[in-house]
Amino acid sequence: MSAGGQQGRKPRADVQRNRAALLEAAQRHFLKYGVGTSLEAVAKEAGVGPGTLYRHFPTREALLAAVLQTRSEELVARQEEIARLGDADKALEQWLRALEEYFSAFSGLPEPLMAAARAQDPDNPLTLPCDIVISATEEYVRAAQQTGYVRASVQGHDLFLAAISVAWLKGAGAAEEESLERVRALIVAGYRERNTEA
Amino acid sequence: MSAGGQQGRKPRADVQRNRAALLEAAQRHFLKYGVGTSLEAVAKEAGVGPGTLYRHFPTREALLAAVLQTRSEELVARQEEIARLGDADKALEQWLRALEEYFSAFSGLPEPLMAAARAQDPDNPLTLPCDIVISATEEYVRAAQQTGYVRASVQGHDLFLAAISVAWLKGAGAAEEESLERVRALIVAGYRERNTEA
DNA sequence: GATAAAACGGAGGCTACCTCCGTACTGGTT
DNA sequence: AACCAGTACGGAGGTAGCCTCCGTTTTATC
Repeated sequence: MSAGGQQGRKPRADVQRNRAALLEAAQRHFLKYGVGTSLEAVAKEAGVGPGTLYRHFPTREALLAAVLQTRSEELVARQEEIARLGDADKALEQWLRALEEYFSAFSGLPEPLMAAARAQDPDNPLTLPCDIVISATEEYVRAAQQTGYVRASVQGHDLFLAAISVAWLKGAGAAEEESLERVRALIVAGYRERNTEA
Repeated sequence: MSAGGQQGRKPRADVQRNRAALLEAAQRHFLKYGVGTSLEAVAKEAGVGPGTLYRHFPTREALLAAVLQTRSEELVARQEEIARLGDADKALEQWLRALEEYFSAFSGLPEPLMAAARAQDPDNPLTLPCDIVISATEEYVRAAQQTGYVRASVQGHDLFLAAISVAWLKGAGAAEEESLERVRALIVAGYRERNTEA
């Protein structure tokens, strides 16, 4: 009993199998068809009935949050990498990139994330990851402001919004990469302090 | 026969009646429930069957484009108002505001607009309005660049993307007005030439 | 009025959502 | 090894929305 869990029963084998199969199928479908994909199709591909899917993940958001877990871990790994940069300006820029990639993991992801960020509903499993990345962004902004790279009027939350917007643009299949790059540059130019030629 | 039309038959009275009723009902529903509202509900409210709705407007986009017509006219009116400003910098800023309002007419409107802007499908009735506003934006940007207010690397299309993004944020119910205002300021600061203290 | 063209509308086939409950499986116990 | 209680399964089924097809009704014209 190395795992010092708090529930008495050991989790059943079929539960774990089904959960894993569901997560894998869901990831495939989210990648291929976006977050709006048919959950029935996911269940079928995982080889389970719809009832099983909904028992494991009562809402689409719950499934999404579970699938997103892996990506969240990647994001944390990136943070450590970014920390090694030292430069607060570069760090913020890198972080915004990382955020944008995270938000672009699946087409249509920004919508439910925004909904969660706004509603602050503790039952929504996407609320927590949202709050975490917003807080992290605030940290990066504060650090960059202290070194004078970022204007004082800029808030972390604003850059969170900016990043998720760009992710939305990307996912909306809207623009070519060149356009997106120019929009990103626009944002960077927007939050930077004017006398950054130092 | 003041109307010098080219078709022999006079348009039927019921056609005009139904079309008007559909447009009115659709506008109400789009305003209340966003662009994803149930078209069957719209038809029912207009007092017609689903078949009639789909004959008049074969796709959701067609209905949307027709309802949007009124707003487009408002936008044109704004353009004349803006032209009277004279100042290219102010004009661009005002234009971007007007654009954003236009894109925010209904919740969920940015998605189909983006889809149309990207696909350039001539069958999509939203493609034309999109192209028009993009062209107009390019004009404003060019004028502001000539007076030295806007950086040369900025393109009209980028600011179109920026405006539609902010509209998306707004429609996603995401942020309070204060946050949005800061994001707008970020964008303005982003496209402005640095030495704008002149 | 009569007539032919045009438009109507709702039934119906489809897909997806989500729930409920009889059945089957699993892990612990004897 | 067999049992048993608890747990999980899965699919049938009710709901909703999409869109189409075609028999019926309305309309403009003659």
